[in-house]
Order: sequence, then structure tokens, then C-alpha cells
Amino acid sequence: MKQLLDHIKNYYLLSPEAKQALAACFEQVILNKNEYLATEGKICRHLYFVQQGALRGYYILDGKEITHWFAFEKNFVTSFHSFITQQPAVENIQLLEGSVLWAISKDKLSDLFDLYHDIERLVRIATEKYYIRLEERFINAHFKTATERYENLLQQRPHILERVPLGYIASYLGISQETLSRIRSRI
Amino acid sequence: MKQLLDHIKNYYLLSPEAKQALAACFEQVILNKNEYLATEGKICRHLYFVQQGALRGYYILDGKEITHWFAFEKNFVTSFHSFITQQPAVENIQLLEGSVLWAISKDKLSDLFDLYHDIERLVRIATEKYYIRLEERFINAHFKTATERYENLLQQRPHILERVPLGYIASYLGISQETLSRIRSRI
DNA sequence: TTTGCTTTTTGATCATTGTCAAAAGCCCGG
DNA sequence: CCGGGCTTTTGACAATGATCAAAAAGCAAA
Repeated sequence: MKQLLDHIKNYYLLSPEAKQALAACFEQVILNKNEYLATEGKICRHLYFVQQGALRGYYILDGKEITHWFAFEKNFVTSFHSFITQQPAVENIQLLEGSVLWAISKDKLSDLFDLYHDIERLVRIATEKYYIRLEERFINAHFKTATERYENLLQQRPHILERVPLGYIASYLGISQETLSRIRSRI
Repeated sequence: MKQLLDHIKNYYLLSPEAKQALAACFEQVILNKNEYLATEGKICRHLYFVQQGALRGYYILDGKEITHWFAFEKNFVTSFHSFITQQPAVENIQLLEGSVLWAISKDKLSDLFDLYHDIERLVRIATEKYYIRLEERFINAHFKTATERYENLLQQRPHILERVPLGYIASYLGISQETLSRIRSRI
């Protein structure tokens, strides 16, 4: 919990009361490798913070799994579309390692917004930062070559190779596993 | 202005006072074709609402213009990264037609957030919706073929072809102008 | 250590898209 | 109606990445 409270300082400094109220609404969740936080067709009612562990988001396209993100320590995770709209998810969120998470429900978060302007501000700012991150990834994914995308990933998250199978990484980069293997052998 | 106030109802219903305060902070801006709302290296200090007109966002990569979005009526527009962080923009925003816009500065918006919890909520919700939109575009751009992306664009914004040169559209889709031309001749 | 399963690499071939160059089409001002 | 500039299309060839198939490497349980 300390890690979570420390982390949110990066977005906005809460009043002690708001911070306490927020902390009281999170519950610890411990899950094993290969379990799911969200699955296609079900509504995702929680937002999670990763204290320890690794996860991936993927969906099925033409019968194949497309991994579109990974998350590690100090990240918030949810099926964003489903959590926001409270409609059935189109994606699956799977644990890549046994993980320690903190969860808050959509309802509790909404209540907190009504009670503490502070907390709504924190979430607004966090959402903006996540938007910027997605925008960068979009540019990178859409307008650079496979090799550039891989090198970029190595620079930004060198640890990823030790925690995630190459097949998932290839999918994440939008290339086939074979192409990724060839890129790696060339570098 | 009526159009703007009508539009924001889609996100959240403001109190009359908040609505009035918000309206008072927007200023009308009328610009000609080919003028710029933002240019690389300059800080983008305003958020704009498009009442009438068309714009594109682009940046320079390896000496070439990469168009990464278009905006038309009833959309908010800014160099998001620059507006949020107040750092120099990496992109350019250019008018594709003479346009009528409403502008609000970052400073005034921040003041409104302090005064009206309402308005901060509206912006939080709008940001979430824009996030979901970007996420959809990301998936579409990264994991579908050029032809699928083009067909998708035709479905979602059939009007775009009459308002935007094909060269920009090709860039937006992440393909060369020649490839787009060949895709069009095949369909 | 051996066996069996999964992950990763390598090879050969094919399809898609990019690049360079030129031609055709279109629009606007004179 | 004509000419010039811009946009769009077409052609030829090269590069990138996908697919199918098989080999190699890694790893964990017996």
C-alpha cells in the first residue's frame, strides 16, 4: 500500500484525509501466473495497481492472440474501455507471473470523486499522462519499422526480455515471431 | 458558442453557473486555410473547439511530413502533449480549410478547475473518451492491413475524402500515396 | 540423465508495400 | 481556351515482412 501511495504523489499531492479515504477503498489481490483479471465479454469493474508482478492485455483477432500491452510494477491496469463504459470487455488481461495487486471498484472510485475533488483531480492528471503515453506508443507503432520498434522497446524496457516470452513481444510489436527472431540475430 | 455548449452535454451536465463561467473563458478564433494553431518547438497554450472547419496534426520524421490526425466540426483540438506538459510541441497543427474555432487557455482552464469541481469532472470524462478513441485507433492502426484501415476510414468518416487531399490520407493511414492509389483502384 | 513439451531459430518462398520515375488528370488565373 | 502547378495514377523494381515447415535449444519432471 505504501508503494501505491508513494506512486500517486507523482500525479498530484492529496490531502491527508483524501489519501486515507483512498487507501481505505483499495483491497489487496494476490493471483497466480496465468490467472485472469478480465476476460472478453465480461464487464471489468475494477482498476488495479501492480505492486509486484507482470501482466499482459490481449484480444483475439482472426483466431490469433494479439498482445497489445504489458504492465509491470507501479502501473495501473484495467480493461480501460470496459472499466470506463461498464460494457463487456473486448480484451483479456492475463497474469504473466504470480502478482500482488491492489484493486478499487468503479463504484467506490466514483463515490470518492463526489467526496474529494482532490481525488478526481489526481485521476484526471493520471489519465492525461496515460493518454500521452499511448499517443507516443501510437506514433511509434504506426510510423516506424519493426526494427526501430524493437530497438525502442529494448531501450525503454530492457528488463522486458527476461520476463516475457518472445512470442508475446513479437505480437506486441505487430510482427511475426520469426521476424522478431531474425531482427534479434541481426543486431 | 451554442454548438460548443451543446456538445459538452455529451460528457457531463454542468450547473448553470459553471456553464456560464466556462463560456466566458472561450474566445472565438477565425483562421484561414494553411495557417497554424501550433508549430514544432513552440508551447501550445490553448485548447480549441472546432465549430466549423478542418485541421490536421503532423510532425516531421526523416524530413517527411507524417499526418497523424484530422479534426472536423465538434472536436477538441490541441497539441495534447504540449498543452498538458507546457513543453515545446513536437507537432504542427495546420488549418486545412478556413475555420471557426473557440479557444481557452491552459491557465484559465486550470482556474476553472479550482473554482468548479463540475468542470474538472467534465474534462476528466472527456479525456477518458478521447483515450478510448485513441486506443481504438491504435489497435486499428497497428494490427490491421492497409486495405482494412482504408475501408475502416471510409466507413467511419465518408466525408473525409472530399475535404482532405489523398496524400495526407495516405500518410494518416501509414502508407505511401502510391499504395493508397492502388488500394482505391482495386476496391 | 533422459524424455517430452515449449520456445526460439533457421530456411525457402510468397505477398505486400515502398521507392523512384514518369504520365495523366485537374483546377485556377490570365 | 490555354498553360502552369499541384494532385493522383501507373509502371518497374526493391525491400520488408508473412507464412509454412522443420530444426535446434531450453527447461522441467521423472
